[in-house]
Amino acid sequence: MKKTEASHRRRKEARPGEIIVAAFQEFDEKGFGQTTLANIAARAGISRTTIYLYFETKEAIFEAAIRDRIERTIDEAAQSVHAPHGDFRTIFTQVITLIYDRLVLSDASVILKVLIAEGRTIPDMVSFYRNEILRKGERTIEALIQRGIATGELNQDCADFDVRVFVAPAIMSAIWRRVFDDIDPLDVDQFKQSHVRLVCDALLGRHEPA
Amino acid sequence: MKKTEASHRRRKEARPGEIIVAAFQEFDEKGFGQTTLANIAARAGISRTTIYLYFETKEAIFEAAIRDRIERTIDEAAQSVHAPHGDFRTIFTQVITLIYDRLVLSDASVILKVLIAEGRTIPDMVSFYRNEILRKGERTIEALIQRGIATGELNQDCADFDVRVFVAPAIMSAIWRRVFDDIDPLDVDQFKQSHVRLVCDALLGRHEPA
DNA sequence: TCAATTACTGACACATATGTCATTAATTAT
DNA sequence: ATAATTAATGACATATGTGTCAGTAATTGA
Repeated sequence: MKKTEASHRRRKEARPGEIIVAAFQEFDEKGFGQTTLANIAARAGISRTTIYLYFETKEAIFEAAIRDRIERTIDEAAQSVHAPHGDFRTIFTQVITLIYDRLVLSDASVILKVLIAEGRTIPDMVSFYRNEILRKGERTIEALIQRGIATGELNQDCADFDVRVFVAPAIMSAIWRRVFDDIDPLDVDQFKQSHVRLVCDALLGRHEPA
Repeated sequence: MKKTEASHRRRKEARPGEIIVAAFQEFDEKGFGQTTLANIAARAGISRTTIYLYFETKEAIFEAAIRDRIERTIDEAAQSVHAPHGDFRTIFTQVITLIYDRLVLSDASVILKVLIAEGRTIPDMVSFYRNEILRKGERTIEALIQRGIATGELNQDCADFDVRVFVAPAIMSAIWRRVFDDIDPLDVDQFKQSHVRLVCDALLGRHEPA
């Protein structure tokens, strides 16, 4: 009467994805160094050695997990970006909201966490993340500033800022949630409002021109 | 003619400090999980088993290293804080400069890095850091804002901000330097200027009142 | 100078993780 | 049905790290 054990099924196509998901969760909880293939296998519900059928090494899994997540984030972000219209504050709020949704509030921040932790040992991944994710975010903000200057909403000297200060609170809150949230939860929505207000007040002036 | 091997000397008092320094460097390079007692011992120029004479476990070393560094940072910071006088921008610049000197430009940011990486496994250290370091920074900024409101330099609604946004760029740059500096060095001084200007412009208004 | 003390070390036993390989068993084709 | 294939596994060999302990050697005191 007993059916075949589900755990012994052969599912060649599904395995890599399952392994990546399991690995991602393990990396989140334990970090790269502390994660073992046995942990990943147990979580994925397969034997440890099965992993070797799909990945060469632990590093390869890590790389695949990161690439997978990064690509997903980029795709999702690409879908969300509309042709921007509206004043600076409106568009900036949209962009920042996107960042909070895709980074701070999602588990994509695990990537950031792991890169911070193990960056020295995986410089290629660090470069990849810096170029594919962070750089794109910076470019978006830069373009937004330029647009604001062009329309006259922003003063010329707004271009003098290092654009990273405009995103820094989002980065910090992403990390905060991963590190301190258990002992001191962050109200993300309220923090985001402070963030937007800080930047807009600084760039537009406190008493907005008519 | 040959003197006694320096590596075999008995120096009970100096050892713990040497071990802590060596461990700190290893944690920086490899993270907590990847650091082995053998690595620490080699760097400290002693035998691995000697470590057991002074520390119970690797965690104990880490804790000692963190406490040591945190206490040093607090002491140094306490010395540097003078009775504040001057306008908001002046004092704020002083405080931010202190943070950059003690966190961003020093190797104290290694602590932050390790906490981000291994926080889940050492919640006590996370609480300690959050309460002893971060909280104190927040209090300082809060007091500064209140003072500004009292003197009339700042508008009442400046108190509505989550104070962490005022420090976020410093936190981000501390991490940046640990992760991305090899491929994309950060000009800390320039970034700090952007930071100060962002906050002051937002709080004081762009066109400063006389 | 020689014994007592103890910081320090190397060798050992144990534990855990990695990677390989022959075997088992689910699937597919004939 | 039954053979061929190949996904999946358990057992094995290797490597690395931890912690203990008896012995060594530097220091101290009589």
